[in-house]
Formats: sequence, structure tokens, C-alpha cells
Amino acid sequence: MKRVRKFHNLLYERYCDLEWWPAETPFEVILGAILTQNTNWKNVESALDNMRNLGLLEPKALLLAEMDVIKNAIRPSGYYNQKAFKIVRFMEWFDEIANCSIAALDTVDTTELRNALLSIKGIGPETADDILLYAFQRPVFVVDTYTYRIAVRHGWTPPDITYDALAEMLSSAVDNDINLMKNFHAMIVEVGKNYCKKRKPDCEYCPGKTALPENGPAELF
DNA sequence: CACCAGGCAAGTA
DNA sequence: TACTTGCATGGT
Repeated sequence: MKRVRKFHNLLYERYCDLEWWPAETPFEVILGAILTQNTNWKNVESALDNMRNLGLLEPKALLLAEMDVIKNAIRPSGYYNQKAFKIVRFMEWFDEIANCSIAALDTVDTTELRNALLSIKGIGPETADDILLYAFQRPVFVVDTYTYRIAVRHGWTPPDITYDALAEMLSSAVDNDINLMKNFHAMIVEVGKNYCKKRKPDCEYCPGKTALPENGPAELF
């Protein structure tokens, strides 16, 4: 889709290279990906700070931690009962398949790795793709709530599109390059924060703000 | 007070 | 299959 390519180019003019994801280590990326499910990133940072202070950003230490300790640490990120189990289930898989070594997964095919992640209860397509892209360095396209909202609001797709179909539609419009995939998603999150969840009746474009004020909404809609 | 935030799984009909 | 609901804290 030419519109998608143009959208990407406009975003790049505005944001250039954002160098995402905000984390110290690839392992921290994984935990952040789980903790940020339907959650504001500030709350996730607070949870990660707690984990850091407890030494739980080391995989083997996290494996040994009591469930109640994990729950208490991640409490600020919300859904902490569910997320604690998600983290533990991921850790059991990670320890089993790779002895908690990301490098040990380098030989695994991306599709196979994605399916393995998706088989872990609590890890859905977006979390899996966050992990694949930002922790495992695989060139996959991440569809998040902003991506979906932008695509629908711009009229690129009807709202009932599936995750995989939207990922395919958007990723096929640009080069399949890992750094581009990382930056495209990063830029979408940045601009996506300007799109309100619901259209407001008094707004010409969608919410209360236009997507890229510098370029003007006409470029995008 | 209402609404939202970088989802996901389980329940219902 | 196609909706709906629970999960939960913290900010606006």
C-alpha cells in the first residue's frame, strides 16, 4: 500500500531514528513486554524498578523468587496476579528450552520461535512479536493498539481485520529490515499517543489532535 | 466522578 | 463462530 509507505516516510521525517525499546537488557525487554499488556508504560517502569531493586532482572534469580515476591514487585503495573503467572510460565519455558540464554535461541527458526512463544499461556501475538523483534532481533512487525487504531481510522482496513492480516498488510508496504521494523513500531507508538481512543464529534479528523501537525492531516487522511 | 493505558484468555450463546 | 467480561494499578 502506497499510503502506508507514505505514512512511514512522514513519520520518519518527523521522528528519525528513535532507538527503541526502552530497556537495559534484552531480558528486561521481555519482562516489559509482558508487563505492558494493556498498561501505561510508566506503571511498567515502576514495576521494573522494583524488580531491579530485588535483583529480579537476572533470569536465574527470578526463577528462584517466590510468587508473592514477584506479585508484590510488579503490583504497580496492574493485573499483577495474572502477570506474575505469565512471567513464571515464560521463565519455565525459557529455562527449559535455552537455559535462560537468549543466544541459545539464535539457531531456532523465527516462525517456530513465534509459535513456541504463543503456546505460553499469557503471551499473545503482540507480546510474542515484541519479544521476537526487540529481544530476539527477528524482523517481525508488531501490531499494537495504536497500530490498529491508526490503520482503521485512516481507512486502510475495516475494523474486523485480524492481527496477522494487519501485520501482513502494513509490513508488506515497507522493506523487511529489522531496524526499520523496530523504528516503524516505535514511531507508531509515538504518533499513536495523539490519536484518542474514540472519535469526538467536534473533531474534524478524529479525536482532538491531528496525527502530524507539522505536515498537516491532509497528508495522512 | 469517568476514562484510559504499548493484551490476553475464558465465558456465554 | 462472534461478542462479552475479568483482570488492577495509577494518571488525567
